[in-house]
Amino acid sequence: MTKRSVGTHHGDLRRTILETTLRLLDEGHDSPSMRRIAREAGVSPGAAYHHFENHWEILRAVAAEGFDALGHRLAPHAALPDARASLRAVITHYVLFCFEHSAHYRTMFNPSMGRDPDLEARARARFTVLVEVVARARPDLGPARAMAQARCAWAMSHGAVLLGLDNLLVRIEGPASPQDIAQETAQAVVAMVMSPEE
Amino acid sequence: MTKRSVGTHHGDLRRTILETTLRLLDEGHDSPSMRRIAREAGVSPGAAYHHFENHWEILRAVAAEGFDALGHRLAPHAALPDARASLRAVITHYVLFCFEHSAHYRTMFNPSMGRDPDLEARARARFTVLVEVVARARPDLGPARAMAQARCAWAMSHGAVLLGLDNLLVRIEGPASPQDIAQETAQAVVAMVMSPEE
DNA sequence: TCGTTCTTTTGAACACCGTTTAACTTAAGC
DNA sequence: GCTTAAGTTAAACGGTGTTCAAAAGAACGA
Repeated sequence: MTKRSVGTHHGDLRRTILETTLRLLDEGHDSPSMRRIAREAGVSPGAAYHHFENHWEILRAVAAEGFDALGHRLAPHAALPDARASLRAVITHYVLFCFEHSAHYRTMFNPSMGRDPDLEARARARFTVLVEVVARARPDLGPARAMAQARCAWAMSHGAVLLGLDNLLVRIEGPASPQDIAQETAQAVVAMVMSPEE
Repeated sequence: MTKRSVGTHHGDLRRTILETTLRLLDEGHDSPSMRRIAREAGVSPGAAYHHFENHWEILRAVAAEGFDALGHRLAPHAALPDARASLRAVITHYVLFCFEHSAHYRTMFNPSMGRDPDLEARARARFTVLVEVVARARPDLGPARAMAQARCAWAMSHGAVLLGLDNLLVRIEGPASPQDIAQETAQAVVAMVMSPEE
């Protein structure tokens, strides 16, 4: 056989591990353990250490792919001709994406992961999209103010997602669907961004 | 001796464990382990199980005290005569409190803790304070709209704190102090709440 | 085809974790 | 002083992340 496979495992174990991890996340397990991932990939725990420095490097790599997926989800909405509608759509779909991939999202923002330039670059790229939409909706604002508004918009979206995922909104006020939260958040962001400076 | 102490441990072990946990949190360890808490309290791991059902019940109890401390911090600012200044002050000090007790704050919102009616009641009490300040700043709003605005204000504060604690704002845009974040967030919340309905 | 070499994988080990259990110690009440 | 109940301990179970010597496999030259 001309396969480039090595060891007893057939194929690219690094890729297999990443896909296994992603599958476990999508199945609801947040932060699946090293041993669990290896077991699920049909391989001994030690094998994974030939492809990743440690447990968190796996999760960092998966988190990076999460930022890419988020980018693909937001891109069409960031390109809408009407700036205000674009801002609303970006926030709405940001929130919806996070609810649809909750465990993956939690991984992307898990503070236990060490710093990773690659990961931070991707997060920054997503943030830049938001800054540009805000700047388009408020051409009167300077770059610093536009960034500040984008920062607050991100904080509000991030906070709404986490409060929603933790069911805190539900526990405190009764039922709230992802759609409700997405819509309310998007509306509030638009109101905030569009409100005149004091 | 007339002490009501029992076993080899002198005094109220339940109280000692809670204070030890709080100390570890304040020292920066987030989610300290059962064994670590017991070791630090000078007691065997099993002893703690006579006072708490499991690991999370300890953290839930400590989290509850965190909500109380947050309430004490916010109360004076929620009572300012000028509603707008009151709203700004409440948000500002919410954010500052969270940065000052970051590990404790993370514990309060740790999704791994199971549901706890007592804990949820305290969280709801803090949220009610915010709703009232918003309602005072916008007397023209109905209760439902005031609650929606408070929800968004909370989301924004919560999100800003978490992005700040995780250093994501710093990594993406350069230095940002807790004071900066608190001020920017408070300003944005006021702008959002005060912006006229569409 | 046989060795050699390099990579990949394994399995055992270490120290930690949450939790349970039986046994032991201590305090309180009669 | 004895009984009873509460508090505590030490050992154990299965789980975790991680390391490491040894084994297994692929690649390649002779």
